[in-house]
Amino acid sequence: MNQLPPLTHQFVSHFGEMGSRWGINRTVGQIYALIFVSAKPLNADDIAEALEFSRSNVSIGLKELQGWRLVKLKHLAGDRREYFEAPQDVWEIFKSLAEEKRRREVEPTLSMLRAALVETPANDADAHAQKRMQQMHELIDLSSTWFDDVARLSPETIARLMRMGSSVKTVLDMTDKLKIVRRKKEA
Amino acid sequence: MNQLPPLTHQFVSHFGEMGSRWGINRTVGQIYALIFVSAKPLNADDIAEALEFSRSNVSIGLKELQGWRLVKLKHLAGDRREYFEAPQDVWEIFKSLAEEKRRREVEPTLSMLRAALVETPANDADAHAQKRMQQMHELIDLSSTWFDDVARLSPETIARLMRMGSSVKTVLDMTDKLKIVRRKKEA
DNA sequence: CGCAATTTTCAATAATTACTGAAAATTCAG
DNA sequence: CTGAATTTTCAGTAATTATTGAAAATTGCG
Repeated sequence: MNQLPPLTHQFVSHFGEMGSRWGINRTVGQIYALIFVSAKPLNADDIAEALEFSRSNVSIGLKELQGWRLVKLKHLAGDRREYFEAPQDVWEIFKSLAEEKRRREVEPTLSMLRAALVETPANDADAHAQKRMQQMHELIDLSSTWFDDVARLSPETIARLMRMGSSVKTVLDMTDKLKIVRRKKEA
Repeated sequence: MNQLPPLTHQFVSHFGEMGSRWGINRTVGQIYALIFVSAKPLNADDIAEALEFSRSNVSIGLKELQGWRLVKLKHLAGDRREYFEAPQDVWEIFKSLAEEKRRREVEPTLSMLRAALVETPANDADAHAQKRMQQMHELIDLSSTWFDDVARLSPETIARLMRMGSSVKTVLDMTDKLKIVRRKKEA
Protein backbone atom coordinates (compact mmCIF):
# COMPACT_ATOMS: atom_id res chain seq x y z
CA MET A 1 0.00 0.00 0.00
CA ASN A 2 2.70 2.51 0.91
CA GLN A 3 4.90 1.81 -2.04
CA LEU A 4 2.10 2.70 -4.41
CA PRO A 5 2.75 5.88 -6.39
CA PRO A 6 1.10 8.94 -4.80
CA LEU A 7 -1.95 9.43 -7.04
CA THR A 8 -2.75 5.75 -7.04
CA HIS A 9 -2.34 5.66 -3.28
CA GLN A 10 -4.70 8.56 -2.82
CA PHE A 11 -7.31 7.02 -5.08
CA VAL A 12 -7.09 3.61 -3.44
CA SER A 13 -7.35 5.09 0.06
CA HIS A 14 -10.35 7.14 -0.89
CA PHE A 15 -12.18 4.12 -2.26
CA GLY A 16 -11.38 2.27 0.93
CA GLU A 17 -12.86 5.02 3.05
CA MET A 18 -15.92 5.50 0.87
CA GLY A 19 -16.53 1.79 0.63
CA SER A 20 -18.83 1.62 3.61
CA ARG A 21 -20.99 4.45 2.31
CA TRP A 22 -21.29 2.66 -0.99
CA GLY A 23 -22.25 -0.64 0.59
CA ILE A 24 -19.01 -2.45 -0.05
CA ASN A 25 -16.25 -2.81 2.48
CA ARG A 26 -12.87 -1.19 2.70
CA THR A 27 -11.05 -4.16 1.22
CA VAL A 28 -13.36 -4.47 -1.76
CA GLY A 29 -13.21 -0.74 -2.40
CA GLN A 30 -9.43 -0.69 -2.38
CA ILE A 31 -9.10 -3.75 -4.56
CA TYR A 32 -11.42 -2.25 -7.12
CA ALA A 33 -9.65 1.09 -7.09
CA LEU A 34 -6.31 -0.57 -7.61
CA ILE A 35 -7.55 -2.63 -10.54
CA PHE A 36 -9.36 0.34 -12.02
CA VAL A 37 -6.28 2.53 -12.28
CA SER A 38 -3.85 -0.22 -13.14
CA ALA A 39 -2.35 -0.14 -16.63
CA LYS A 40 -2.25 -3.91 -16.78
CA PRO A 41 -4.28 -6.79 -15.34
CA LEU A 42 -3.41 -7.83 -11.80
CA ASN A 43 -3.42 -11.20 -10.11
CA ALA A 44 -4.49 -11.89 -6.57
CA ASP A 45 -0.95 -11.95 -5.25
CA ASP A 46 -0.14 -8.58 -6.80
CA ILE A 47 -3.17 -7.17 -5.04
CA ALA A 48 -2.53 -8.84 -1.70
CA GLU A 49 1.00 -7.55 -1.72
CA ALA A 50 0.16 -4.02 -2.87
CA LEU A 51 -2.64 -3.57 -0.34
CA GLU A 52 -1.20 -5.73 2.42
CA PHE A 53 -4.28 -7.90 2.75
CA SER A 54 -4.32 -11.62 3.27
CA ARG A 55 -4.58 -13.72 0.17
CA SER A 56 -7.94 -15.10 1.30
CA ASN A 57 -9.35 -11.65 1.83
CA VAL A 58 -8.38 -10.72 -1.71
CA SER A 59 -10.01 -13.89 -3.00
CA ILE A 60 -13.28 -12.97 -1.29
CA GLY A 61 -13.07 -9.38 -2.48
CA LEU A 62 -12.51 -10.43 -6.07
CA LYS A 63 -15.51 -12.74 -5.94
CA GLU A 64 -17.60 -9.84 -4.70
CA LEU A 65 -16.35 -7.55 -7.46
CA GLN A 66 -17.07 -10.20 -10.06
CA GLY A 67 -20.57 -10.43 -8.63
CA TRP A 68 -21.00 -6.73 -9.33
CA ARG A 69 -19.46 -7.23 -12.78
CA LEU A 70 -16.91 -4.57 -11.93
CA VAL A 71 -13.90 -6.68 -12.79
CA LYS A 72 -13.37 -9.29 -15.42
CA LEU A 73 -11.20 -12.32 -15.31
CA LYS A 74 -8.43 -12.55 -17.83
CA HIS A 75 -5.89 -15.23 -18.54
CA LEU A 76 -2.41 -14.23 -19.58
CA ALA A 77 -0.55 -16.47 -22.00
CA GLY A 78 1.95 -18.73 -20.29
CA ASP A 79 0.72 -17.86 -16.81
CA ARG A 80 -1.59 -20.10 -14.92
CA ARG A 81 -2.77 -17.47 -12.49
CA GLU A 82 -5.98 -15.51 -12.83
CA TYR A 83 -5.65 -11.87 -13.74
CA PHE A 84 -8.28 -9.20 -13.29
CA GLU A 85 -8.97 -5.94 -15.01
CA ALA A 86 -11.71 -3.34 -14.97
CA PRO A 87 -13.64 -2.72 -18.18
CA GLN A 88 -12.00 0.18 -20.00
CA ASP A 89 -15.15 2.02 -20.96
CA VAL A 90 -16.49 3.94 -17.99
CA TRP A 91 -19.97 4.00 -19.52
CA GLU A 92 -19.93 0.27 -19.60
CA ILE A 93 -18.97 0.24 -15.93
CA PHE A 94 -21.70 2.66 -15.04
CA LYS A 95 -24.30 0.56 -16.77
CA SER A 96 -23.17 -2.69 -15.15
CA LEU A 97 -23.32 -1.05 -11.77
CA ALA A 98 -26.76 0.37 -12.41
CA GLU A 99 -28.09 -2.96 -13.63
CA GLU A 100 -26.65 -4.83 -10.69
CA LYS A 101 -27.99 -2.27 -8.24
CA ARG A 102 -31.34 -2.50 -9.83
CA ARG A 103 -31.37 -6.28 -9.60
CA ARG A 104 -30.35 -6.30 -5.94
CA GLU A 105 -31.78 -3.13 -4.51
CA VAL A 106 -34.77 -2.27 -6.64
CA GLU A 107 -36.34 -5.41 -8.08
CA PRO A 108 -37.03 -7.08 -4.73
CA THR A 109 -38.91 -4.00 -3.62
CA LEU A 110 -40.88 -3.79 -6.84
CA SER A 111 -41.92 -7.42 -6.39
CA MET A 112 -43.00 -6.81 -2.84
CA LEU A 113 -44.99 -3.77 -3.89
CA ARG A 114 -46.65 -5.58 -6.76
CA ALA A 115 -47.68 -8.36 -4.43
CA ALA A 116 -49.07 -5.88 -1.93
CA LEU A 117 -51.02 -3.99 -4.59
CA VAL A 118 -53.11 -6.99 -5.58
CA GLU A 119 -54.17 -7.71 -2.01
CA THR A 120 -57.41 -6.49 -0.51
CA PRO A 121 -56.69 -4.14 2.40
CA ALA A 122 -57.98 -5.47 5.71
CA ASN A 123 -58.77 -2.06 7.22
CA ASP A 124 -58.51 1.68 6.72
CA ALA A 125 -54.88 1.83 7.76
CA ASP A 126 -53.92 -0.78 5.19
CA ALA A 127 -56.06 0.90 2.57
CA HIS A 128 -54.03 4.03 3.06
CA ALA A 129 -50.79 2.09 3.17
CA GLN A 130 -51.69 0.50 -0.13
CA LYS A 131 -52.23 3.90 -1.72
CA ARG A 132 -48.80 4.97 -0.60
CA MET A 133 -47.29 1.78 -1.95
CA GLN A 134 -49.03 2.43 -5.23
CA GLN A 135 -47.35 5.83 -5.44
CA MET A 136 -43.99 4.37 -4.60
CA HIS A 137 -44.40 1.59 -7.11
CA GLU A 138 -45.34 3.98 -9.86
CA LEU A 139 -42.30 6.14 -9.31
CA ILE A 140 -39.80 3.31 -9.05
CA ASP A 141 -41.27 1.45 -11.98
CA LEU A 142 -41.32 4.52 -14.20
CA SER A 143 -37.83 5.63 -13.39
CA SER A 144 -36.23 2.23 -13.71
CA THR A 145 -37.98 1.48 -16.98
CA TRP A 146 -36.82 4.84 -18.22
CA PHE A 147 -33.28 4.16 -17.14
CA ASP A 148 -33.33 0.92 -19.10
CA ASP A 149 -34.62 2.71 -22.16
CA VAL A 150 -31.96 5.38 -21.98
CA ALA A 151 -29.20 2.86 -21.31
CA ARG A 152 -30.12 1.18 -24.56
CA LEU A 153 -29.29 4.32 -26.52
CA SER A 154 -25.85 4.73 -28.05
CA PRO A 155 -23.25 6.42 -25.83
CA GLU A 156 -23.23 9.33 -28.26
CA THR A 157 -26.96 9.85 -28.03
CA ILE A 158 -26.81 9.67 -24.25
CA ALA A 159 -23.96 12.16 -24.17
CA ARG A 160 -25.93 14.47 -26.41
CA LEU A 161 -28.98 14.18 -24.18
CA MET A 162 -26.90 14.91 -21.12
CA ARG A 163 -25.06 17.87 -22.58
CA MET A 164 -28.46 19.25 -23.39
CA GLY A 165 -29.29 19.43 -19.68
CA SER A 166 -32.47 21.23 -18.77
CA SER A 167 -32.87 22.52 -22.30
CA VAL A 168 -34.48 19.17 -23.14
CA LYS A 169 -37.61 21.03 -22.11
CA THR A 170 -37.26 23.40 -25.07
CA VAL A 171 -36.92 20.42 -27.35
CA LEU A 172 -39.95 18.71 -25.90
CA ASP A 173 -41.96 21.89 -26.28
CA MET A 174 -40.76 22.20 -29.84
CA THR A 175 -41.91 18.72 -30.75
CA ASP A 176 -45.27 19.43 -29.15
CA LYS A 177 -45.66 22.40 -31.43
CA LEU A 178 -44.61 20.39 -34.43
CA LYS A 179 -47.21 17.78 -33.57
CA ILE A 180 -49.87 20.45 -33.33
CA VAL A 181 -48.85 21.96 -36.67
CA ARG A 182 -48.90 18.54 -38.29
CA ARG A 183 -52.31 17.82 -36.84
CA LYS A 184 -53.62 21.11 -38.23
CA LYS A 185 -52.19 20.39 -41.66
CA GLU A 186 -53.82 16.98 -41.66
CA ALA A 187 -57.17 18.48 -40.72
CA MET B 1 -44.84 -5.08 15.03
CA ASN B 2 -47.19 -8.04 15.00
CA GLN B 3 -50.33 -6.06 15.57
CA LEU B 4 -49.69 -4.04 12.46
CA PRO B 5 -52.22 -4.69 9.69
CA PRO B 6 -50.94 -7.22 7.13
CA LEU B 7 -49.93 -4.96 4.23
CA THR B 8 -48.22 -2.50 6.52
CA HIS B 9 -46.46 -5.36 8.28
CA GLN B 10 -45.20 -6.76 5.01
CA PHE B 11 -43.95 -3.37 3.84
CA VAL B 12 -42.22 -2.60 7.12
CA SER B 13 -40.54 -6.00 7.25
CA HIS B 14 -39.30 -5.65 3.71
CA PHE B 15 -37.74 -2.28 4.42
CA GLY B 16 -36.07 -3.75 7.45
CA GLU B 17 -34.56 -6.54 5.43
CA MET B 18 -33.50 -4.32 2.53
CA GLY B 19 -32.06 -1.70 4.87
CA SER B 20 -28.58 -3.15 4.90
CA ARG B 21 -28.42 -3.26 1.10
CA TRP B 22 -29.49 0.36 1.00
CA GLY B 23 -26.90 1.46 3.53
CA ILE B 24 -29.27 2.07 6.40
CA ASN B 25 -29.93 -0.41 9.15
CA ARG B 26 -32.93 -2.55 9.88
CA THR B 27 -34.30 -0.20 12.52
CA VAL B 28 -34.04 2.89 10.34
CA GLY B 29 -35.58 1.05 7.40
CA GLN B 30 -38.56 -0.09 9.43
CA ILE B 31 -39.12 3.28 11.04
CA TYR B 32 -39.15 4.95 7.66
CA ALA B 33 -41.49 2.38 6.17
CA LEU B 34 -43.91 2.79 9.03
CA ILE B 35 -43.95 6.56 8.74
CA PHE B 36 -44.22 6.41 4.97
CA VAL B 37 -47.40 4.35 4.92
CA SER B 38 -48.98 5.94 7.96
CA ALA B 39 -52.08 8.02 7.37
CA LYS B 40 -51.15 10.39 10.17
CA PRO B 41 -47.93 11.66 11.73
CA LEU B 42 -46.38 9.41 14.36
CA ASN B 43 -44.46 10.21 17.51
CA ALA B 44 -41.47 8.33 18.82
CA ASP B 45 -43.51 6.33 21.32
CA ASP B 46 -45.97 5.21 18.66
CA ILE B 47 -43.04 3.95 16.64
CA ALA B 48 -41.21 2.31 19.53
CA GLU B 49 -44.36 0.48 20.49
CA ALA B 50 -45.37 -0.56 16.98
CA LEU B 51 -41.93 -1.88 16.10
CA GLU B 52 -40.88 -3.03 19.56
CA PHE B 53 -37.67 -1.04 19.60
CA SER B 54 -36.28 0.85 22.56
CA ARG B 55 -37.18 4.48 22.75
CA SER B 56 -33.53 5.47 22.36
CA ASN B 57 -33.14 3.43 19.23
CA VAL B 58 -36.12 5.18 17.71
CA SER B 59 -34.62 8.52 18.64
CA ILE B 60 -31.39 7.67 16.84
CA GLY B 61 -33.25 6.32 13.84
CA LEU B 62 -35.35 9.45 13.53
CA LYS B 63 -32.25 11.60 13.65
CA GLU B 64 -30.79 9.57 10.84
CA LEU B 65 -33.94 9.86 8.75
CA GLN B 66 -34.02 13.59 9.31
CA GLY B 67 -30.42 13.70 8.12
CA TRP B 68 -31.55 12.11 4.88
CA ARG B 69 -34.50 14.51 4.73
CA LEU B 70 -36.81 11.52 4.50
CA VAL B 71 -39.04 12.54 7.40
CA LYS B 72 -40.13 15.90 8.59
CA LEU B 73 -40.89 17.01 12.07
CA LYS B 74 -44.39 18.22 12.77
CA HIS B 75 -46.00 19.62 15.86
CA LEU B 76 -49.58 18.74 16.61
CA ALA B 77 -51.74 21.34 18.37
CA GLY B 78 -52.08 20.70 22.07
CA ASP B 79 -49.48 17.96 22.08
CA ARG B 80 -45.98 18.59 23.22
CA ARG B 81 -44.49 15.55 21.59
CA GLU B 82 -42.71 15.56 18.26
CA TYR B 83 -44.52 13.94 15.38
CA PHE B 84 -42.99 12.79 12.15
CA GLU B 85 -44.32 12.28 8.66
CA ALA B 86 -42.91 11.49 5.26
CA PRO B 87 -43.33 14.07 2.51
CA GLN B 88 -46.46 13.20 0.53
CA ASP B 89 -45.04 13.72 -2.92
CA VAL B 90 -42.94 10.75 -3.94
CA TRP B 91 -41.05 12.87 -6.47
CA GLU B 92 -40.03 15.17 -3.73
CA ILE B 93 -38.78 12.19 -1.74
CA PHE B 94 -36.87 10.86 -4.69
CA LYS B 95 -35.16 14.18 -5.23
CA SER B 96 -34.21 14.60 -1.58
CA LEU B 97 -32.71 11.15 -1.57
CA ALA B 98 -30.78 11.77 -4.73
CA GLU B 99 -29.44 15.09 -3.48
CA GLU B 100 -28.42 13.62 -0.17
CA LYS B 101 -26.77 10.63 -1.83
CA ARG B 102 -24.93 12.95 -4.10
CA ARG B 103 -23.68 15.06 -1.25
CA ARG B 104 -22.49 12.07 0.75
CA GLU B 105 -21.50 9.51 -1.82
CA VAL B 106 -20.55 11.44 -4.92
CA GLU B 107 -19.20 14.87 -4.02
CA PRO B 108 -16.34 13.59 -1.87
CA THR B 109 -15.15 11.46 -4.74
CA LEU B 110 -15.43 14.30 -7.22
CA SER B 111 -13.30 16.45 -4.93
CA MET B 112 -10.69 13.77 -4.59
CA LEU B 113 -10.61 13.28 -8.35
CA ARG B 114 -10.35 16.99 -9.05
CA ALA B 115 -7.45 17.24 -6.64
CA ALA B 116 -5.71 14.28 -8.28
CA LEU B 117 -6.20 15.69 -11.77
CA VAL B 118 -4.23 18.85 -11.10
CA GLU B 119 -1.22 16.93 -9.74
CA THR B 120 1.78 16.04 -11.86
CA PRO B 121 2.10 12.26 -12.05
CA ALA B 122 5.31 10.96 -10.50
CA ASN B 123 5.78 8.04 -12.88
CA ASP B 124 4.18 6.08 -15.71
CA ALA B 125 1.88 4.15 -13.43
CA ASP B 126 0.48 7.35 -11.96
CA ALA B 127 0.24 8.90 -15.39
CA HIS B 128 -2.01 6.04 -16.41
CA ALA B 129 -3.92 6.20 -13.14
CA GLN B 130 -4.55 9.87 -13.74
CA LYS B 131 -5.99 9.15 -17.17
CA ARG B 132 -8.37 6.67 -15.65
CA MET B 133 -9.36 9.16 -12.98
CA GLN B 134 -9.97 11.71 -15.69
CA GLN B 135 -12.41 9.33 -17.36
CA MET B 136 -14.17 8.60 -14.10
CA HIS B 137 -14.39 12.27 -13.24
CA GLU B 138 -15.85 13.14 -16.60
CA LEU B 139 -18.58 10.54 -16.31
CA ILE B 140 -19.55 11.33 -12.75
CA ASP B 141 -19.46 15.05 -13.30
CA LEU B 142 -21.52 14.87 -16.45
CA SER B 143 -24.16 12.57 -15.05
CA SER B 144 -24.58 14.39 -11.79
CA THR B 145 -24.77 17.80 -13.44
CA TRP B 146 -27.34 16.36 -15.76
CA PHE B 147 -29.35 14.92 -12.93
CA ASP B 148 -29.42 18.35 -11.31
CA ASP B 149 -30.59 19.92 -14.51
CA VAL B 150 -33.37 17.42 -14.98
CA ALA B 151 -34.43 17.61 -11.35
CA ARG B 152 -34.99 21.31 -11.85
CA LEU B 153 -37.61 20.64 -14.50
CA SER B 154 -41.28 20.53 -13.54
CA PRO B 155 -42.60 17.10 -12.54
CA GLU B 156 -44.80 17.16 -15.65
CA THR B 157 -41.86 17.77 -17.96
CA ILE B 158 -39.89 15.01 -16.27
CA ALA B 159 -42.81 12.63 -16.57
CA ARG B 160 -43.12 13.52 -20.23
CA LEU B 161 -39.42 12.91 -20.78
CA MET B 162 -39.63 9.58 -19.01
CA ARG B 163 -42.71 8.37 -20.80
CA MET B 164 -40.89 9.14 -23.99
CA GLY B 165 -38.27 6.51 -23.14
CA SER B 166 -35.81 5.68 -25.85
CA SER B 167 -37.74 7.65 -28.41
CA VAL B 168 -35.96 10.76 -27.12
CA LYS B 169 -33.47 9.80 -29.77
CA THR B 170 -35.99 10.52 -32.52
CA VAL B 171 -36.62 13.92 -31.00
CA LEU B 172 -32.92 14.70 -30.77
CA ASP B 173 -32.45 13.67 -34.39
CA MET B 174 -35.36 15.85 -35.35
CA THR B 175 -33.89 18.92 -33.69
CA ASP B 176 -30.57 18.23 -35.40
CA LYS B 177 -32.33 18.33 -38.73
CA LEU B 178 -34.11 21.52 -37.81
CA LYS B 179 -30.80 23.10 -36.87
CA ILE B 180 -29.30 22.10 -40.20
CA VAL B 181 -32.25 23.52 -42.09
CA ARG B 182 -32.02 26.75 -40.14
CA ARG B 183 -28.31 26.99 -40.84
CA LYS B 184 -28.94 26.52 -44.57
CA LYS B 185 -31.62 29.19 -44.58
CA GLU B 186 -29.28 31.60 -42.84
CA ALA B 187 -26.50 30.95 -45.37
C1' DC C 1 -2.65 -39.27 -14.59
C1' DG C 2 0.30 -37.06 -10.70
C1' DC C 3 1.54 -33.26 -8.54
C1' DA C 4 2.86 -28.53 -7.82
C1' DA C 5 0.69 -24.16 -8.35
C1' DT C 6 -3.19 -21.68 -7.41
C1' DT C 7 -7.64 -20.63 -5.57
C1' DT C 8 -11.30 -21.36 -2.24
C1' DT C 9 -13.30 -22.51 2.08
C1' DC C 10 -13.74 -22.29 6.84
C1' DA C 11 -13.34 -21.85 11.76
C1' DA C 12 -11.35 -18.67 14.92
C1' DT C 13 -11.00 -14.01 16.24
C1' DA C 14 -10.83 -9.07 15.49
C1' DA C 15 -13.27 -4.95 14.41
C1' DT C 16 -17.29 -2.56 13.66
C1' DT C 17 -21.93 -1.44 14.14
C1' DA C 18 -26.48 -1.83 16.42
C1' DC C 19 -29.25 -1.70 20.46
C1' DT C 20 -30.55 -1.03 25.21
C1' DG C 21 -31.64 1.00 29.80
C1' DA C 22 -30.51 4.47 32.71
C1' DA C 23 -29.19 8.95 33.44
C1' DA C 24 -28.71 13.63 31.69
C1' DA C 25 -30.41 17.36 29.11
C1' DT C 26 -33.99 19.95 27.13
C1' DT C 27 -38.48 21.75 26.54
C1' DC C 28 -42.52 24.16 27.60
C1' DA C 29 -47.10 24.59 30.29
C1' DG C 30 -48.47 26.64 34.31
C1' DC D 1 -39.03 29.95 37.22
C1' DT D 2 -40.33 25.17 38.35
C1' DG D 3 -40.99 20.69 37.38
C1' DA D 4 -43.16 17.12 34.72
C1' DA D 5 -42.99 15.53 30.07
C1' DT D 6 -40.16 14.49 26.45
C1' DT D 7 -35.95 13.81 23.95
C1' DT D 8 -31.02 12.85 23.77
C1' DT D 9 -26.76 10.97 25.19
C1' DC D 10 -23.87 7.45 26.61
C1' DA D 11 -21.57 3.43 28.46
C1' DG D 12 -22.17 -1.34 28.31
C1' DT D 13 -23.41 -5.32 25.75
C1' DA D 14 -25.16 -7.86 21.85
C1' DA D 15 -25.05 -8.83 17.07
C1' DT D 16 -23.05 -8.54 12.78
C1' DT D 17 -19.45 -8.19 9.56
C1' DA D 18 -14.51 -8.32 8.23
C1' DT D 19 -10.14 -10.54 8.28
C1' DT D 20 -6.86 -14.07 8.85
C1' DG D 21 -4.05 -18.45 8.53
C1' DA D 22 -4.38 -23.04 7.73
C1' DA D 23 -6.37 -26.67 5.45
C1' DA D 24 -9.07 -28.37 1.56
C1' DA D 25 -10.24 -28.20 -3.16
C1' DT D 26 -9.29 -27.29 -7.82
C1' DT D 27 -6.61 -26.51 -11.84
C1' DG D 28 -3.86 -27.61 -15.68
C1' DC D 29 1.22 -28.48 -16.98
C1' DG D 30 4.42 -32.07 -17.99
